[in-house]
Amino acid sequence: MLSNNDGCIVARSNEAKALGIGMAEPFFKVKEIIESNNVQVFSSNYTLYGDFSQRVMSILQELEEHVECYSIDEAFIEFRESTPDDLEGYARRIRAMIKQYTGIPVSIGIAETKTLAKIANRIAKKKAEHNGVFVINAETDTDALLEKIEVEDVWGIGNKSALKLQYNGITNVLQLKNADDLWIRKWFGIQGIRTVTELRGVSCIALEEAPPPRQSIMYSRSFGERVTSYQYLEEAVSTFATKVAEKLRKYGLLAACVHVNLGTNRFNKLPKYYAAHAMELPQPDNATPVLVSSALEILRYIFREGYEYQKAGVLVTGLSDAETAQLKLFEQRDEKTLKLMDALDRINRRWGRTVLEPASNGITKAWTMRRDRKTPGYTTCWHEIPVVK
DNA sequence: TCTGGGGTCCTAGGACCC
DNA sequence: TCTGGGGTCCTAGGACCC
Repeated sequence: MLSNNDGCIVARSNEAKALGIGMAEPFFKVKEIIESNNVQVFSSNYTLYGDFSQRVMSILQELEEHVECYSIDEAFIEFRESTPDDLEGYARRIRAMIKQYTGIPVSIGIAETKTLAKIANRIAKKKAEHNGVFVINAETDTDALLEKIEVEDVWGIGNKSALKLQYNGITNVLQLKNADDLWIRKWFGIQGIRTVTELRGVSCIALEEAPPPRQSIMYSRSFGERVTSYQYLEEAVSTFATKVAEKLRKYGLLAACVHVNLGTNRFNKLPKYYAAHAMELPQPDNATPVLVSSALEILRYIFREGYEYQKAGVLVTGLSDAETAQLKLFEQRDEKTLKLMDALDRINRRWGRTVLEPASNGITKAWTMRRDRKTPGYTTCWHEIPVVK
């Protein structure tokens, strides 16, 4: 499966992995392998994945009380007083249920801490003999298990940390678990200490059942083709600001600050330019016209003639709850605009996301991203529902 | 020709205050 | 040769996650 704009490989079947197609590899670099082996390639379709994600998550939430929806395809469940006697059997029943209701195969790892559960899950997924479920408990020879896993496979240890660890002779997870606390603190910060402590079976990364309040909302895209004209850039930034405003209203939030960034391609040899600038709004807001006009004002300020632009983005920060927002003394949110935005959202929900949009978004959409091999929105779009003939 | 997007948290360093 | 201490706040950059 490909990233946005059909740029990079972001998910692979086991068969594709076996052909040597790497994670995050640019598509054009492995095109030959793909074509000569008849590998099926799909553009990403996050609306569809989001729909299936919700189906799976709601099954978990119906079964269990303490569920953290961690990402689009992962959840943590904490068994507190409800711990079933036969954990493994219970996990297998959950797995079968999800498969039956959604057709999605999942793997389940169980352990004392999140970090160890991620390791258990990895084993469940990788070793066919476990059939999708693996439990690390008091009877498990955990040390022998950890010794066989490399540090870079631990949740919280990325590229850089793995290199640093390996350089210091720590290559497997058992060594990491037994590493010196002070040394870890010094070189890997408190995140490092948390990871190591969790490996020792002491939980210190809490379950987050209610998602923490958001700090920022961003919409940014690479363009399907290079953009040189100010007009196209303006249309793109206006469209991104529109999306951000929609998201703010969807989550019932106001933004205090708008940021815009734009840049050229980092990889080619053409002249490079990157700029980002932020502006505080007169008062926290989520109305499309306010967001769009501020974003365009920033764009005018940072735009430079003569570059081939490759991407742009709009970011809002200083988010607050729209219901309880602090407005400046004597200031009120404009009733007319509130009603207008409400009508706009209802019409777009009913008739399609871009039925009504600001004129500044333009109609050419020359810059929109490539998605040449999109999976149909089987369950999310009326025109793309599977047809039985 | 072609190299993703959206987040979070932590840290270091600078500016500023008394 | 000399060069306070303690604190806050902000920002940029790094690292990580999926």
